[in-house]
Amino acid sequence: MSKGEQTRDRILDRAYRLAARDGLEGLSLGALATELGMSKSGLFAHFASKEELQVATLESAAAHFTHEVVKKAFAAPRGLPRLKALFKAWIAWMNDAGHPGGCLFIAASAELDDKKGPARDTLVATEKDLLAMLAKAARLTVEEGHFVKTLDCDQFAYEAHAQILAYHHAKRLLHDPKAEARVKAGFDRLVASASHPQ
Amino acid sequence: MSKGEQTRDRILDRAYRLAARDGLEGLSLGALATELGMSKSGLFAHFASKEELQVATLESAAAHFTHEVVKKAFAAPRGLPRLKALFKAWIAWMNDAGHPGGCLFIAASAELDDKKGPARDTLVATEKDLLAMLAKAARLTVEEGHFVKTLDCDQFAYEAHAQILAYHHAKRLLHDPKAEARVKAGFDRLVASASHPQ
DNA sequence: GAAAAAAACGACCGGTCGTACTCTTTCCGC
DNA sequence: GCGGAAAGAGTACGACCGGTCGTTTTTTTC
Repeated sequence: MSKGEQTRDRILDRAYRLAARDGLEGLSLGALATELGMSKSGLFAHFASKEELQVATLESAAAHFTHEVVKKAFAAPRGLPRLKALFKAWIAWMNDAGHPGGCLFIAASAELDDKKGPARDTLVATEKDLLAMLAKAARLTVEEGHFVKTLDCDQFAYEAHAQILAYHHAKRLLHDPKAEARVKAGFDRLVASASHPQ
Repeated sequence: MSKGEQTRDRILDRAYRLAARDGLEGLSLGALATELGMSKSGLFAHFASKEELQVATLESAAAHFTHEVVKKAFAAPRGLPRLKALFKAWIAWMNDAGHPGGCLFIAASAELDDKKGPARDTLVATEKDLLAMLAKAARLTVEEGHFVKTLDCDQFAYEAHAQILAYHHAKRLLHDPKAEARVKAGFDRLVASASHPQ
């Protein structure tokens, strides 16, 4: 890996943390450069525009998420075990001290929902992929016989994601000490209702 | 109502819409003044600082929500009818064309979760009140005999709120045409599991 | 209707933003 | 180890930011 690529990765890593805290718009080139110990112009040489930096940050974060959460969960056997592993890894990822600003995607979702442009497009594509992945995992669980055959897998994915959103809210904004217990109870309830007919 | 109070209300109304779209930080005094057809300094005379404007905007929005959603729902008889009315009014409020930028509280939740200061404090207090109100409504539903006695009302409130968050995400970011059907299904599932033992 | 008070104005402050240049240093294949 | 390429520094820019100022206009009060 060349020096430039190294630097670019270093920038994106920092950019992720800064953007998760201050938002993609609040991410300033000057502040980012200072944190990295380099000049604003030196940093800027790696990206054509701030918008491109935002897109690259989102893509880099998505790649990390896939690598650290999805791939690890896919080591578990398909069906309910994998689904549970996925959920557990996801929660762990959100609790990770390496992501002190919380989940960038959730922050960006609220920030970009009224905007236009490539950053929003990238985010939407990422989130749709995520929900599709969840729905697929649910479908495999149905096929394994752990969930009822009549399950609406897209609805399951939607509601599993709802649990993630609520956990983020309870933990990061409200600092609710029971947040983790709540999200586990919510997920268990979701799994239970998908496991039994009606 | 004096002229000043009228103007202040007009400002807060616009500020709400602008902040829901661009965030509380993205709300700029200049842009707000231009939209209102007044000078920046004339606008600023009503508030000691931008931070105070943010707090006032949040408080004003909370008052509107209480008036338009909570009070209307409380016209329904206590118990399940009121809970359903509350949820319906809430969804209607989020769909309201008067709030084109989506829910300010959800946007602010993601924006302020890592910050400090009175704006965050105000938001946290508002959200806690909201969850407490939901939990109380659930408790009344238990007392009316519509929900099982063993129901964890705080957990119910948490999950009802999760549905709201997921709806906002699906509708505003993903533009999912099935968003409304999903949130209704999710809420029905929640009500069903609170209605039957186990 | 005049005096007092409130409201709104326009100009301006220092600072930061994203971005565009040029110039210097560092890297790396030959 | 040299020379071109890549990486980064330095500087400057125009625009906009939140905020302050003294002044002017409008509203309220007596």
